[in-house]
Amino acid sequence: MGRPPCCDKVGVKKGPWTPEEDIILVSYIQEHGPGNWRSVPTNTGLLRCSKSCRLRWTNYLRPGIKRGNFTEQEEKMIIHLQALLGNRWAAIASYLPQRTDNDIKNYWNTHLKKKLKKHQTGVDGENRDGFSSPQSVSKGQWERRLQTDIKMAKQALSDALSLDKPNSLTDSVEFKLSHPYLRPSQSQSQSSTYASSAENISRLLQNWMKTPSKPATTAAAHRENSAETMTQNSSSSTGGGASFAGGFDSFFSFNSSNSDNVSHESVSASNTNLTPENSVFQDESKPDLGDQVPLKLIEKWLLDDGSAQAHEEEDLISMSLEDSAGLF
DNA sequence: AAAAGGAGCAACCGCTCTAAG
DNA sequence: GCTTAGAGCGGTTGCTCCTTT
Repeated sequence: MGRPPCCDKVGVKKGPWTPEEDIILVSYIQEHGPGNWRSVPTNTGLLRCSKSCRLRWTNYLRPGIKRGNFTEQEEKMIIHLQALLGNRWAAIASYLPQRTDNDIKNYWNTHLKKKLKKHQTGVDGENRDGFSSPQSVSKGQWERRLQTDIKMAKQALSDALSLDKPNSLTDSVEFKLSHPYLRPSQSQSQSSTYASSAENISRLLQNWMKTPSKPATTAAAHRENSAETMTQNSSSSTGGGASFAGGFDSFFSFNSSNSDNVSHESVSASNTNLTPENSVFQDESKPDLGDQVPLKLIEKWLLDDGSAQAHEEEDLISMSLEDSAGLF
């Protein structure tokens, strides 16, 4: 009964992944698609735990991941969402399709927390860098706003869960369009995106082999390069044009025909073109949206903000918080 | 120039929930 | 219905690089 035992802990390698391991993993996934992680170490010969493989793929090797250089708008978005959702990084990450929860979490802990703290202890009133945060209001006010947001979230949840509602949350066109994961899939671009990542890792290894000294540091450096190159290639190879790096343009302009860029995780119902490459993405798991409580409200809120961002950059957070406070 | 401390980040740990057998 | 692996998630650790002294 039950499933066979998981990967035995004996002889499992830990620590940073080498480019070779990355290549092996990517090659395997390219052939078999993600999922069935338990079989990955066995079939690939990787001395890694299945969980480690999954994590490596999810956080770093998966195509379409953007690394480093968070834009100011991304920062705002994260702060915004963090204020509302708390440390639910996966939920936050679902609104930043090219960012992983781990990345966002790290960025929050290393940059944004400090930034907020700095602002908190800094000048009162509005911030010049468009970085509105709790410090812009008194602590009491901020807490009240937070409470309000929580109330909103709860209200949205009960609304969403209401069976009497004619159309469920996830059925709403608005939701599907606005949520990156639910946009229509673009199989071809996905395929090419994936291929590009494999190619880049391959290139990566070639470079690495040219300079075999200092394996550890080189590997780390290559990881960086890999990620960057992969990102570049994936954005270019998808032909999406609207790069995420350009702000939230692509994110918010979901009606654009260019919305194919990062939708490799889309929950497409289409089962056509189920080549291994395509299945890589169609099978790929994605954050569970079901438990993202205030989705509809947040979607609207964020989208409103998104358009607001397009017009004016500053004081977004406090604005929306003001607005939301006004609802109650 | 070297040591110390801090920052940044990749990876791991441990927990929970879900689904397979 | 029970057991256990898979998967997801948030918190934490530890390594590497950079900056400061």
